[in-house]
Amino acid sequence: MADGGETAVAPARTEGGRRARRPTLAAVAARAGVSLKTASRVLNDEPNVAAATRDRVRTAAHDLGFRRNAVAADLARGGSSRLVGFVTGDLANPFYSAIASGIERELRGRGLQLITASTDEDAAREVLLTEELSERRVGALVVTPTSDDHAALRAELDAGLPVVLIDRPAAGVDADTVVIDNRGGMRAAVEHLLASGHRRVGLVADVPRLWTARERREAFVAALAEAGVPDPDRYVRDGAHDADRARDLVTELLALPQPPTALVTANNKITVGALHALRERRDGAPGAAAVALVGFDDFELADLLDVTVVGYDAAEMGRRAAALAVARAADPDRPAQLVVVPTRLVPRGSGEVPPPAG
Amino acid sequence: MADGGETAVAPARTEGGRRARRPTLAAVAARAGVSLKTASRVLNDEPNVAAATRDRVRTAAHDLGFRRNAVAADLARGGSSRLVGFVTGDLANPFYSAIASGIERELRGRGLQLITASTDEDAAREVLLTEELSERRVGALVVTPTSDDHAALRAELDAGLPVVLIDRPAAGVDADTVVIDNRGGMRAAVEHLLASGHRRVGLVADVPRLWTARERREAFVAALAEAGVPDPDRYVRDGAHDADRARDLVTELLALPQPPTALVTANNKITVGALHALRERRDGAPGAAAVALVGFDDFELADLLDVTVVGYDAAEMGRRAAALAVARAADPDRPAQLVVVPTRLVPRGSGEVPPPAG
DNA sequence: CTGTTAGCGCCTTCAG
DNA sequence: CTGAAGGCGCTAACAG
Repeated sequence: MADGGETAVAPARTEGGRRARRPTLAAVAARAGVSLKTASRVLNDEPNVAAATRDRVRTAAHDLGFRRNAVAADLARGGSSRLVGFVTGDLANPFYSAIASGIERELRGRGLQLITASTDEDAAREVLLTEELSERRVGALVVTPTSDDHAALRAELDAGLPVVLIDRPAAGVDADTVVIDNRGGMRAAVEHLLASGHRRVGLVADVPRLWTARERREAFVAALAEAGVPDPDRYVRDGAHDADRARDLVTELLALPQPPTALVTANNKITVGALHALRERRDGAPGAAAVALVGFDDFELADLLDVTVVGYDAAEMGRRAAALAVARAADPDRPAQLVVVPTRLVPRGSGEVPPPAG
Repeated sequence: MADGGETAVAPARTEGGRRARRPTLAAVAARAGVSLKTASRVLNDEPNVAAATRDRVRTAAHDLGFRRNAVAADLARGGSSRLVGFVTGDLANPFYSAIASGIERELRGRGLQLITASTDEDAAREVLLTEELSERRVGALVVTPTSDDHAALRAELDAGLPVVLIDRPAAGVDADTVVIDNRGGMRAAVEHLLASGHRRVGLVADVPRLWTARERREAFVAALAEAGVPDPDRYVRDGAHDADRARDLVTELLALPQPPTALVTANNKITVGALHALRERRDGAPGAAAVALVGFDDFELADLLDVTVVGYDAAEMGRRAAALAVARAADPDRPAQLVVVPTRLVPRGSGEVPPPAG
């Protein structure tokens, strides 16, 4: 495990319980009585080796418990390691882990491995992790950019590292990008509520620092404005970066003298917070009128909770991103592509609640 | 990204848009007019370098856009890469991604990075991925073993690679292990239902190939038997490896002439399946008696759905596993440890439903 | 079919 | 405080 910076952990005991040194290719070659290169050829399934020699090398490798050192091989080959890095907000968020799962699936069979790192949506960590992965010579980098300063990403791109942006584009960075149809999805959500007769529609959104939050917010306001709703951002609330904050904002909105009759929640965490708020409200005031709700992002059990959502395929985003990364590695000169993953409205009940009469 | 086995993707174009070659330490040293070693010292923050020299090297590195090659550094240092591998069932399952998140958090600050690989609970893939990570010279391996054949793991342990088993021990493998208190948790679930007066209690469990499934099943039967319930495995159903199968099994159980009045679902996926089955049943026969339910594994929104569960801290499991891995790397001779993460019963309503009179 | 000669990029002795 | 030589384990040319 080597030493950890200041922690200084010994890589292997020098005396006593010394970690067994792994046999090298040279050892295998010696045991088989062949040259290094021949052993290498056999172990890499290259042609032009006599069957008998092949067997001898294989046996020697097996007897020694040989395991090739991919680090050394990558270095010798001069290119990058067969790793693809994924720098993301928080692996514990199902949205991100679904993407990771999609990337990993696409990488398989290409002999590539995924290496993930969580930023906790911290811009400084994002830069740090980007650099660390770059130092590890990953073959490509998939990033959900958090910060607004994309100098680090641009540096990597300039150095020839394929970088794919996912979920959010980066201003001034001309890279392959995979996003979902935020505006279309939000428009569908709003129109769905308007069609049910709602006019006082609220939005609870994430911090405006995030591009997706801004997109969704703008689309929300535009859709209401186009429908002729006056003062369309009257019920818009920003800054819900976690479920608790979202819950509070929803509670605030509903406590207004003239509260909204319908809500759109701009991502999965916010939807969860809103559901808690609605639950508390129902418990506290059983007579209160039901509030319509459409959530952005589908989530497990949304069907059991009858929550209408704007859904899309997160794993598909990952797959597309990985495919873009591989394509760019093969051809660094191709123009940057933008992939827009479609959304679809999934009515399940909560979005079909009509506004109270009057 | 290098070529992908049979896919043969060129690592970098030779002509035309050739990928810019990254500057090496030698280039930095040359530009700064110092030797390689001095440059190395500066970039590794080693002492004994004149301040002026230090600055000159730093400037040169910056100007060149130098980024150290961690692959080469690891090789030269001779030890392992600063990577920790995590071989797991399915990253898209929140249980596994919570563990991954915990591992990653513990690794941070030690200068270690997480590299994850999903087996899809496929034994062959598990061996393959274990070997691949070993070839990459990870400093340690955290594994949720799927297969019953642990020869591959034992080989790694013998080679001196710290291996930590998580969620399930491996028969005949003397390695550090982190598990949850399966038996205690299951006992608590059963006793909770018995205390509410249930006697006909069912269990829907995963495939018996999995150790956790067997543990939970045995504890379930034992708890019922101890309470004097005759024929305690009468309502036990195995093989629910996904939510759909679980739903079918629950539906079957409830269609019995004398159905169980309470159910225990042995993991999060099964609980979801059961909730769907119960939902369908309620929709189909509104008069049907409610069935009590306790689920093993907590899950998001369980509170909104009023589901009583046996919970525990999955991220903590990851943290503990990572800590064990680091400790063993530091001292290969310490005895293998078993960490048992406690469970706790979280009553939320579904487990407190009394049996129908009679 | 097989072996030899050079490195990949960096770090680790050990001398200045 | 600084540098020169050697090697980590493997692969890429070239010869034979």
